Formats: sequence, structure tokens, C-alpha cells
Amino acid sequence: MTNNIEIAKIFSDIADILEIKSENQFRIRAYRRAAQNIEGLTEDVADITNREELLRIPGIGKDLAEKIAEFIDTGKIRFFEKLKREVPKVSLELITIPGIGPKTAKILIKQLKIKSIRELEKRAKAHKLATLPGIRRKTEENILRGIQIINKGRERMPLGVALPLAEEIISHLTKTPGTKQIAACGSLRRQKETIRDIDILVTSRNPKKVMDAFVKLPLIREVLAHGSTKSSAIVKESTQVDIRVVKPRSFGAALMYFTGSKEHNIHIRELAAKKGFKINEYGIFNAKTHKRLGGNTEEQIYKILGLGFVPPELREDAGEIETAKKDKLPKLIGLNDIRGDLHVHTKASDGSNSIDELAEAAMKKGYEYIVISDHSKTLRVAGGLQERELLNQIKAIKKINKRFRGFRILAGTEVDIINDGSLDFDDKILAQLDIVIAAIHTGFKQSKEKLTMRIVKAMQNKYVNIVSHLTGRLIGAREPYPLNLEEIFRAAKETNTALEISAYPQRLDLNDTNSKKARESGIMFSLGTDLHAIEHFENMRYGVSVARRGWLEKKDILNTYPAAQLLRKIKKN
DNA sequence: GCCGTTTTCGGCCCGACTGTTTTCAGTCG
Repeated sequence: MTNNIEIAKIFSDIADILEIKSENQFRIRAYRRAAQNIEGLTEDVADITNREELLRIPGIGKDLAEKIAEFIDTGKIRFFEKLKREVPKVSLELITIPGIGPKTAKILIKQLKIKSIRELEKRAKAHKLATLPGIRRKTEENILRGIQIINKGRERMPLGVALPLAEEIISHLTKTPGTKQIAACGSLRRQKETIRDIDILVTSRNPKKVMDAFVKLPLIREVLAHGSTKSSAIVKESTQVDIRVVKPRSFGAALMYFTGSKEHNIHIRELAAKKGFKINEYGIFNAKTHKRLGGNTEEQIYKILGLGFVPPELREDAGEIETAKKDKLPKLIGLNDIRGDLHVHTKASDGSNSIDELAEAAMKKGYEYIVISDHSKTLRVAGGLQERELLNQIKAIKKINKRFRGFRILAGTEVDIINDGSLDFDDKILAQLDIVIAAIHTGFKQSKEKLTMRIVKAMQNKYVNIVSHLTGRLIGAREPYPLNLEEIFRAAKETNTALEISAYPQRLDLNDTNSKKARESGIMFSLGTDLHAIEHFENMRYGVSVARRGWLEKKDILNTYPAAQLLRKIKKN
């Protein structure tokens, strides 16, 4: 998929350069949209090129399709090479500084001959910027602050980190007099796997008062902007919080505006305009008479546009609006639909708890079953079980199960897929288990073909029911290894093998786009926390978030079925 | 540069905050 990443980067750079050249803003937007859509593909764009299906990618027309094909052919795009020569290289760096856009960058380069961010910092500190047109003391300070933010590295944080932080801020705001509703919006509400800024919406009859209270909250380090209805600040180390206040009647419209995504909003507003409406964060209006037609709730706005409610997790302008027009949106799975956890480790391998403890905790959660799935013998570092140990575990599980009514421990394994695609346990052993999960834990550096072969071969084993954490990625730590996903999804369908969505916060693997793609192949999914300690049961919510972003319904997911039905569904021929 | 149940040409979301300005451009989300 390096093609996809490289092309996306080139298109995004082209957009930046065109911006510096003050080109047509819609042309710039076209490049940005194309970049984003290519980055989101689950298939190598080279394969799509070979099938001559580039034009089916949204935002790709004749011109961009040719540029993609040129890159696949030659590894270069001449147009980009030419553009690069037309603007100073540093201009692309300068516009990454918050507060500096194309116009300011141009002035800095032209008048001060700035060659690097470091040099800009030096000049700003020496107050050499304040003589430039449109720049005075304050702007100089802002630029320095922007450079500091860059140096600190405002990285995206995992959803599991952002959520508690947002909840903390919200709890402070709840105590602020005059606030009515408070909601986390943005990518947090869309449940993206990583979050950059935290967006919070508040309704109040006295917005200014709320804003004044916000900027004085104790956990705020620095105020970036402080207006009467909108403010921004840095909290904790370096997390930016954007807050917006509207009157209570505008809650729905503001929620929609602030939840985004930006692309979804643009598409929705375009649609509204075509139908003679206007949408902003205050409501939906008749474009001619300016009469307000609604906006108290999001449902109201979608309804006026002739659409059903689009769940926040789907709002990425990835086909959800077209699907809503046809009234074909999926009824997304919810956390309450989950009847059990399909991936649980005990202290027999690298977990921390006994089978009894885990069963008890699962029952307390209202689960009907769990799958005990310890590692297999080859995975020594994780205390993989020998055959004899596994057979004893199966016996122990049978014994414990006799104590339960309405709850069942399913005997399973997370068996290693060995280098040649064979499994770490013989069929004779696997046949005695209720459920078999297969996974790769070694050989990440192998070729795409080899890794794909290993997985497909494992799927062809008649005892393998689930393949877990398919791509091996660890968020922020390890890239996914290369796989031919099309081939794997096809094999999963043919062999009736489910793919796991790992709810383990660092994995979330399959991710959202892969899940969505896999769903189109008609395969089944399993949700498992890959639990190593009892408290990890709570991570299931993150798995459900991925599934929702992948458009999955209750029926697509194995552990929404009662145990007996689940076991029937995973049977192979 | 893309795109089409009003279009193959003429559109392309909408508004807040800041700083430097005397009425608005630049930036951001």
C-alpha cells in the first residue's frame, strides 16, 4: 500500500503548492479530497489501475486518474516535479505552523528570505517580523507560539486516551453556571481510532459567561483564542481543546456542524443548497426567505433533507449520504448487542486471571459466554500452551461449565500460524475445541505473497473459525504488514472463516476501513478484547466503535448470537 | 479538478476569531 500513501502525499503536497500559488480554491479542494480518498483505500491503487477502475474512486476524474497511472508506471508525476520547482521548498514547511497560511508564508519568504523554521524563529525572537506588511507585535508572538506547538509535536492520541480527557473537561464545564447541554463532538464523537483536537459543544443562554469560565479552568495551560461564542486552549501537555457555545435551540445544528467530518458537512450543505435550504451551526433555513425551519435536533435536519439519521460514526463522506438517500443505511451494532467476548487469555499463558475469575467477571457483565483462547506452544514469550496443557485446560473447562446455567465457557485457542502456513497444533487437538482462533505472531517482514499465503492456508484448515488481528499493526508503534486483503476476504468468505476486530486499544485490527471493505465481501466478524486482565473486558466498546465505523450490523458479528447459534454459524463443511 | 432527478458548463459550505485595519484579509475548523 505504499503506492497509496505516496500518491496521497503527492496530491496533498500539490494542494499545498497550489495554495501558495493562490490557485483556484476548488481545484485545491479537489486534490485534497482525492488525497484523502486514496489514503482510505483498502486496496493497492496499482491493482485498481490495472483493472482500469480508477474513475470509480470518488473525487478521481480523468485528469487525476492519468496522474495516478503515470505514478504507477514511472514512479513520478511530472506535473508535481514541475510544481515543486515553482515554489521554495520551505514554504511547504512554513504553512504547517498554526497561524501561518499561504499568504503569510509568501511574505516571509519574499521579504525576509526565510530558509527554515529555525531561521524564522530566530528572526521572530529578534522582532524582525513586525516590520512586514500586515504583521505587528501580536502576529509575531503568534508565530512563535505556533513554532512551539510544532516543536512539541501535536500527535494524534488514541481514542482511549482522548475520551477520559474529554470527560474530565466536560465534568468541569457541567459545574459552570448557565450551561445546559454539553457534548464532545468532532472525531471523538465519530469514534475515530485516534484523535487530535478535542471539540466540545455547550448550549447556554449566556454564551459569553460560559466562555469566560472556560478559559479560566484550572487544567488549561494556554488560551489560544477567546471569543464570545468560540474559544481554543491547550490543556495538559499539548492537547488542543476547541469549544463552541450556542443557544439551546441550535443544539442539533451545532452538534452536526461540530461533529463533522468537514467533508460530510460540505456534502450535506451542498445537498441542502440544491434543495433550496441553507445550513449553518444555528439551524436549517429557507435559502430565499431565511425562515428558520429547524435545528433543535440533528434528526430534524436530516429529515428536512429527506434523509434518515446518519450515525456520527458514518459521517466521513464515504457514501453514507448517497446510502441515506436510498434509505439503505445499516442499523449499526451497539455495545448492548454483545453476548460474549471471543478472545480471552488466562494466566495459563500470558494473562493474569484464572478461568474461574474470568467467568465470574463475564457473568457479572451480563455475558452469556467467553472463549478461552490462550497462546499455542511456539509462542514461548507469551507462555504458549503445550498440547498436554491445552487438553487439561479443556477438561477443566468442561468441569467448571457444569456449575453454570445460562453461561458457558467455550474452549478455544489462539493458535500460531507457523512460517509455512501450517498450524502450531495438529488437527487432532484442534478437533477437540469449541472454537479455534488462528493468528500470526512471527515473520512480519515476509513478503506480501508469503504472508497472504500463510493466512489463506490457515483459513483452509477446517477447524479454524477466526483469524485474529489480521494485519498485525500496533497503533503508533508498528505498521500493518503487507497483505493481499482482497484475496484474504475472498478466502474468508469461501471457507466460512470469520475475521476478528480486535478491541485491544493498540490494535483495533481490522480497522474501520478494512472492516467496511470486508463487509462488502459478505464475511462474518468476531469481536474480541484479546483480554489479559479482567478490566480489559471494558475495552469491548472500542471494538464496537470500529465495527460501527465499518458499517457493521448485529447480524454480521458472531458474538451477537446465543452460544448454540454461534457454534452452528462457525461450522465448516 | 470534479461533477450532474433541474446542469457536460458553471457551480463548488459557512461562519468565528484575530490582528491590523478604518472596513477587512487571513486563518481555521
